[in-house]
Amino acid sequence: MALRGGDLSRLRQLNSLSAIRELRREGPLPLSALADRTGLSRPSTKEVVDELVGLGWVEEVPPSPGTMGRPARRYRFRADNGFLVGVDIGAHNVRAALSDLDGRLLAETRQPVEPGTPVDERLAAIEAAVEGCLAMSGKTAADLWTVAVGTTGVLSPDGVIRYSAGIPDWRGFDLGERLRAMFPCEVLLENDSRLAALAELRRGAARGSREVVFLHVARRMGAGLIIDGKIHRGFGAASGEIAMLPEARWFDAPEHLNSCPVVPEGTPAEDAAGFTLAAARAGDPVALEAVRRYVEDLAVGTAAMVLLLDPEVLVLGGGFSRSADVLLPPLRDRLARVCVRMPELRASTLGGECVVLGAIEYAVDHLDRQLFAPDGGPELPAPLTAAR
Amino acid sequence: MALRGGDLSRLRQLNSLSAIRELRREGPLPLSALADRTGLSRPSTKEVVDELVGLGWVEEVPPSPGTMGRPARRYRFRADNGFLVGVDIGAHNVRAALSDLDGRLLAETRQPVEPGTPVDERLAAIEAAVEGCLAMSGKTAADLWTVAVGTTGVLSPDGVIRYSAGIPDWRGFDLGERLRAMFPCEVLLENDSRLAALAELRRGAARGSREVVFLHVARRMGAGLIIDGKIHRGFGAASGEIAMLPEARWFDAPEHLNSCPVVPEGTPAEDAAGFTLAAARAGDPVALEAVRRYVEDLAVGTAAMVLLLDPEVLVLGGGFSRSADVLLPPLRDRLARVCVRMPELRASTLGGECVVLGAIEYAVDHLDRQLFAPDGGPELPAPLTAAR
DNA sequence: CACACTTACGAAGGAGCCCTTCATTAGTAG
DNA sequence: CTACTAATGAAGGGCTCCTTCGTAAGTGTG
Repeated sequence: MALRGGDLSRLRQLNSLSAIRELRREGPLPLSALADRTGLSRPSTKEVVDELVGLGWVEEVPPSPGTMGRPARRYRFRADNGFLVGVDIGAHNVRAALSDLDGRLLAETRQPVEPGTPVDERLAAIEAAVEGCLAMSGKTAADLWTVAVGTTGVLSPDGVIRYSAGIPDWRGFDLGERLRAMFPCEVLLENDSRLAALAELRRGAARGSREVVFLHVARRMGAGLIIDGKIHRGFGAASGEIAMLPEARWFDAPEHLNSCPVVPEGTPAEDAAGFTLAAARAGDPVALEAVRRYVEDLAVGTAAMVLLLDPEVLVLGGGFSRSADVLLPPLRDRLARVCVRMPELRASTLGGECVVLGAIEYAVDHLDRQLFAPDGGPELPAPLTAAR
Repeated sequence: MALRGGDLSRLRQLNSLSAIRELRREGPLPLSALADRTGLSRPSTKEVVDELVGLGWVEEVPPSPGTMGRPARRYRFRADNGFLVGVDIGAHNVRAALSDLDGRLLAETRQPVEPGTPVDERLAAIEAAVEGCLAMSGKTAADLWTVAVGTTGVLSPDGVIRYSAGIPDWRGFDLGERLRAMFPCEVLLENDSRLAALAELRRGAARGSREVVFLHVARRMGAGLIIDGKIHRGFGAASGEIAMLPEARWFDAPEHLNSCPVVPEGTPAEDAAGFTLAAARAGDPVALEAVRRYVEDLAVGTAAMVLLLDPEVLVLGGGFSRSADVLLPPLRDRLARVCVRMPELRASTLGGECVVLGAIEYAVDHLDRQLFAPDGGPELPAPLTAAR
C-alpha cells in the first residue's frame, strides 16, 4: 500500500526525496526556490540539502550573477553520480546509448548484425556497442548503475526468450543470465516495442498522455502499450502480441507492400516495401492500391486495440513510419468507421533511436522507483553510499 | 507524484491513516497489535487512536475475555459512520444494494423493468430500489456518503450516455446530471462490465490477481478490464468495446445459440440461448454444434484481448456463464491454439449480483482514494466532520 | 481466599525535526 | 560612500515520536 507513516526519520527521508525530485526536475535551484517547491521552511531545506551534499547526491554550483541582493547559493542534483546504458538488440542492428542519471545522452553507438548472426556473435556485438559508449564518454563499467536492454520477442519475466520472430536463434535463450554475467550492475530486460512506446511517451509524439498505443509497423508488426502512464507488460510479460491472431490480419499484412508490382525484380526482401511506399507517395495507382490493402489489414488489429483500450494517442512507429504521410490518412479513415472514440493518430518523432531512448527512460524510471518507492521503500540506493 | 514530506502534522496524518487502514483490514484490534502493524510505539499509537476516537472514525469495543494478563482495550473502525449504495441499471432489472463503509451488505432490492421502459420510469425504478434499501436497513438518504451506479453502454467521463445497445432510450441521456439531482451525496458512474470485473476481482473468481479480463457473455457481449489491480477506463471511458469490431465476431456470436433448431418455436428471444445451452449440456449433438460455432466466434475477440493484455485470469460472467461448464472447455481449447501464454479461465462466482457488488466495491475504493490519496490528499473527508 | 504470574496501561523524561523570528552579510544601484 | 535588496545563520519554541518504569487488572493455583 502506498502510505506509511513512521518515526521522525521517515519524515526527513520523505523531505529529502522531495528535494531530490525537485532538483532533478528543475535543474540548479537556489535554496529559497527549493523551499517553496518542497513546502519546507528555509532552515529545514538547508539542513536537508546539507545532508544530501554530504551523501553526494547534490552539489553546490556557482551563484548566478547579476541579481539584486545577496547572491543565493544554488544546488543541483548530481546526475553524473552514475550512468545508465540503454541497448536495443535488433535483427539488423545492435544500438547502445549512455546517459547520466537524468537521462541526458552522452554517447551512442551502433553495431550492424544480421538476423542470422549466431548468438555468441550477437552478444559480442552488444558488448562492443556498450564498450564503445563507455570509451566515447570516458567511463568504465564500474560507473554504470543500470543497463536496460530491449529486444524483439516475448521475454519471460526473468529474461528467457520464449519466442522471437525477428531473431530465430533467440528462442529459448537465457538472455538475462548472459547479460547479468556481462555487466557488473543491474540489468533490466524488456520488449522493444514497449520501450519504444515509453520513449514516445517521454520524449516523442505522445508526450503528456497517459494512455498510449504504440504501433510498430515494419516487416514484423508489434505493439507496445502504455496504460495509466506506465508500460503494460501483462501477467507473463506477453502483452501486445496481437500479431499472433490470424483474424487481426497483422501477420501477413506487409505482404501487400512486398509483392506489389512496382517493386523492381531482385530487390532484397527487406527493401521491397520501401519502393511501394515511395511509389504511393508519388501517386502511382498500383502502389496506392497495395497501400490501401495493407492499411485495410493493419486497421483490423489496430481497431481491436483502440476499441479495447481507448487510448488517447496512437503512435505509428517502426520502419514504415517514415511513410506515415502515406499511411496515416487511410488508417484514420478506416478506424473512424468502427471506433467508438477516435484516438489521435501521430507519427513517431524518434525514428530508429526509439528503442534505445526507451531503454534509457526505462533505466531512469527504475532509479526513480528505487528512490521514490512508495512503501517505505529502500533507503537511498546502494551505489550512492558505495560511491563516496 | 506520490511522495511528499511536510511538517510534523503531515507525519501524524500519515500515521492516523495507517492506523485506520489496519483497523479496517483486520477488524477490532488491541492497541499493541495495532502498534505492531503500524510500526509505531504503543504510546504514539494510543495518542493516534485517541484522536481518531475523538473524530468519530474509531471506537472502543469490549475487551475479549478469557485472556491471560490485563485485558487489552480493543478498537474498531466505525464502518457504520456512513453508508454506500451500489446500483445496477440493467435492461431488465434495476438492482440496488446498501453497505457500510467496509462494503458489508445490509440490504438488497430489485425492480423489474423492460428494455423499452421509458427513461422517467426507469429513473423512478432506480429511486424506488434505493428507497427500498434505505427502508430495509432503517437509514435515510442523509446517511449516504456515496452512490455508485453501473449501467450498460459507453459513458462519457461526466456521465452522459454516448451509446447503449441494451437500453435504446439511454443514448444521449445525461444520466449523471439526473442522478446527482436525485441523491444528496456523491454520485459515481461506471460501465457495468467494468464494475462486474471489479466485483470478481475483490470478492469473486479473480481474487488475488492484478491483471484480469472479465467477459460478459449474454445476449449482448461486453468486457471489463482490470489492469494493475485497477479498473481500466481508457482516456474517454470507452475501453472494452471490442464487440463493435465485426472481425472480432462478437456482435453476432449469440445468434448461433438463438437460431439453433433445439429451441422450441415461439420461445421469446431472451430465453432461446438457454435452451441450446441446456441441450448441449445434455449431450444433444445439434446443440453441441451450435455451441461449438458460438465459441468459435467468441474465441476470436477473446483471443485478441488475451494476446493484447496477457491477463492472469479470464473470468466468464453474464447470463450465459451459468453454462460455463459447457462453454469453458471448448473456449480453452480454441484459445490455447493462438495464445502466447494461456490465462486461467474461470466462471463467475457472483452471478447476477456482480454489478451491484462491483458498484459497492467501487464506492469503497472511492472512499479509500479520498482517505489515502497519495498527494498530500484531502484531510479526513467532510462527512465525518459533518457527522459529529 | 491470598498469592504469584501475565499482560496492558499511563506518566515522565528525552531526542529529532520542523517552524518562526531576527540580527547579519553580501551583493547591486545611485 | 550610502541606501536598498535578498539571502544567510543562529536562537528559541512546539510537536511528534521514542524509551523506560512503576502501576493496574485480569487469570490460575494452593
